[in-house]
Amino acid sequence: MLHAVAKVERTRLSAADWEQAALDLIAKQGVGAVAVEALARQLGVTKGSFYWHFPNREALLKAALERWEKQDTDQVLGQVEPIADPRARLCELFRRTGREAKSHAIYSALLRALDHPIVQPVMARVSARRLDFLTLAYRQVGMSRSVAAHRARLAYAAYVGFLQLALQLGMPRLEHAELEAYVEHVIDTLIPA
Amino acid sequence: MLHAVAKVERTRLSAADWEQAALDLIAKQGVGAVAVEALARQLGVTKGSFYWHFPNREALLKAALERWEKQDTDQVLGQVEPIADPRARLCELFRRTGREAKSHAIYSALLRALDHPIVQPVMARVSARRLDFLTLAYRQVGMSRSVAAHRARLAYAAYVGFLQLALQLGMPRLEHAELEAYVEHVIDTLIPA
DNA sequence: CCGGCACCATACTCGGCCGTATGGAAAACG
DNA sequence: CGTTTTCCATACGGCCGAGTATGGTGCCGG
Repeated sequence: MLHAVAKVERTRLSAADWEQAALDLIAKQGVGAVAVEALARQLGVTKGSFYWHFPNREALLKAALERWEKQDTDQVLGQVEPIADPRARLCELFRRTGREAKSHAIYSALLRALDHPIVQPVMARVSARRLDFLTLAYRQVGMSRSVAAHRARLAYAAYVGFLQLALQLGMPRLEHAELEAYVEHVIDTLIPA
Repeated sequence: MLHAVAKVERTRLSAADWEQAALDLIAKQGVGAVAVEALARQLGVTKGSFYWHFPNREALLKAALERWEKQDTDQVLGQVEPIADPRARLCELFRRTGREAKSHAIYSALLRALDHPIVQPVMARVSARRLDFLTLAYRQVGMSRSVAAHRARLAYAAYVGFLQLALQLGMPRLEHAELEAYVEHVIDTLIPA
């Protein structure tokens, strides 16, 4: 009963199907778990299929991460970017990440694979974009250039650490009420009144 | 020129030597890189030596982590615990971690292996202790129980995220001056005036 | 209806790393 | 000084996962 996850829809596969399956696996079991034969079983096919679409395992990883980077860039940040007031924009960003923490599983998994030569540059770009986003918002609420940069770093580090502790460790079982209270505390602390 | 790191001191080895070598390797290349044959090469011996001291690879990991947990518990926190004033204690803790960030390489590596069944309980204990330490200090500066708990969580998450970004990613090349300015900003933000 | 292309199965090889078996050298010991 | 214990080398068996080779099946244009 371990296999046959989605053996319905027995149509032919495309490269995109493999990439998406790889991303799903990354979210659940990390980058190291992306094995060709395991993916093939999950998709109801064999390795023979894989090596028609991709030359090797690294090519799949590269393609999957490219796909993720695209659909992630305008995912989280794009949702809150239209908010004009920078303070409200930050608040909304924090609340969303707290509420939909589980959807950051891929980001968290990639964070734990920063030593991988393929993952590293992708995460460097994504992190830089998010840091820039935060820095801009903090500047718009009146902070100086250096203070805004530091506060953005702090907020981003808190986000990264929160993901690690909440998703990997159980983070002393925080229920919804407790979590929301925590998020509000973060907002009070990291967003100037 | 990749091997023969410390082939001097050609005396017999003890289990402790293997544990220490494992910790060094964890710090540099992560938990996944702890392979017995690789360690043997680094120590200038062969596998035959290893399997005399340990029954298998997991036993080494377990012993190494026990050793680390012991020498870590009274390492960072023990140094600043005697400081009576809670505010000064927190400041000193933050400054030390910022200054000696590189010595947290093992902690950072273990953080990236939280899925490993042997690593997980160790990190759960260590994290709980550190969180308790922070929570107590925040309570002593006058915070309520819940606020102190939340602030401790935030500070600890910021610490965890900082390690990931600074050690794994290059964290946009922060030099000493920039880093100290960042630490001071963190102190101003996370420690109540 | 047929040749060709897209997609997939099957059956291998190969290298890496774990663990085992066994013999040898070096120290410790009586 | 011989024996026992401790530590290590060498050699081997086996698993697992990547990658290759090759043949098979459905679909599609002509």
